[in-house]
Amino acid sequence: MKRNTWQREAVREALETSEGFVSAQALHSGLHATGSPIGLATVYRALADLASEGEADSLQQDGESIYRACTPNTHHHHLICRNCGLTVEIEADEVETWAQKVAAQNGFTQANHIVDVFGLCTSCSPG
Amino acid sequence: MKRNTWQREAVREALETSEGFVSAQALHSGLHATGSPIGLATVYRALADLASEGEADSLQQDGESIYRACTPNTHHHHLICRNCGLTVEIEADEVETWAQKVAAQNGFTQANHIVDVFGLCTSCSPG
DNA sequence: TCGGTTTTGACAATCATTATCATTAAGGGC
DNA sequence: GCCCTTAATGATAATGATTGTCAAAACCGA
Repeated sequence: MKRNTWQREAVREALETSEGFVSAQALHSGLHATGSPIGLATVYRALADLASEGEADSLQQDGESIYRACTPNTHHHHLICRNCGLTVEIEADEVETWAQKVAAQNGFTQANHIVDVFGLCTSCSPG
Repeated sequence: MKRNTWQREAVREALETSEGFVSAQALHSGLHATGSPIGLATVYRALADLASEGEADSLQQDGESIYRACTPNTHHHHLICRNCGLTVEIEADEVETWAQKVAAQNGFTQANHIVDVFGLCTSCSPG
């Protein structure tokens, strides 16, 4: 049975009050800064749980996983600058339905997808 | 000045002949399997160079960076079975135009994209 | 309150990636 | 072709995020 602990709540709350994406390490230091004695491994576990329960989105950047609180209908993708790493969140309803359609047409089930667009942002574009 | 080495060529070629995304580690083992004595660090460097020159796309999954050759005339996407690895190439004109549109709307230039759909193929689907 | 079970947390282990640095070799100039 | 300068290589150590371990602590139904 799943139990409720103050640690899990602390992580959930810290995630919800964070702006944008946060790494597990950052969340852990943040919690420590407020005096919470929560352990690092626990933060990792709590974030993984939240993500698998659909309460958080995760993506990986620069070799670390970053998380964000997720209200069930905020699935989106990213537009990433190849040069400076600037990341813009993009809506992709068109692509969502397309992905499901293509999967279904080929008899695939339980489809998810990777959709990321790379380019050069305004500042990094030549000319 | 930038020099051409057989190592760089080996990595480029290995990447181009790979289906879908490959990790640096996988590419390195693959090269070793064919008898190439190329070093791991060199594979990492070559991949990073290719990516920064726009000859390869990279994304991060499960804590590792994976790469794919990115040349305009072999552009296509994949529908990949998570269980058995079956790969189906898919047309994605809709997505091509969508990606260009989104990039342009955000001031990004030289856009390319990564679009791959993962799921369970007919044989591997439950029920 | 009690007891079985889950969760925690300190620390060790793992694994991809990057840094180090002596050695090798590319490529321009002769 | 032969030097020479210097970038590239590769063996290995270092780094840093994440996961595994396991005894101790906490949760919660009875």
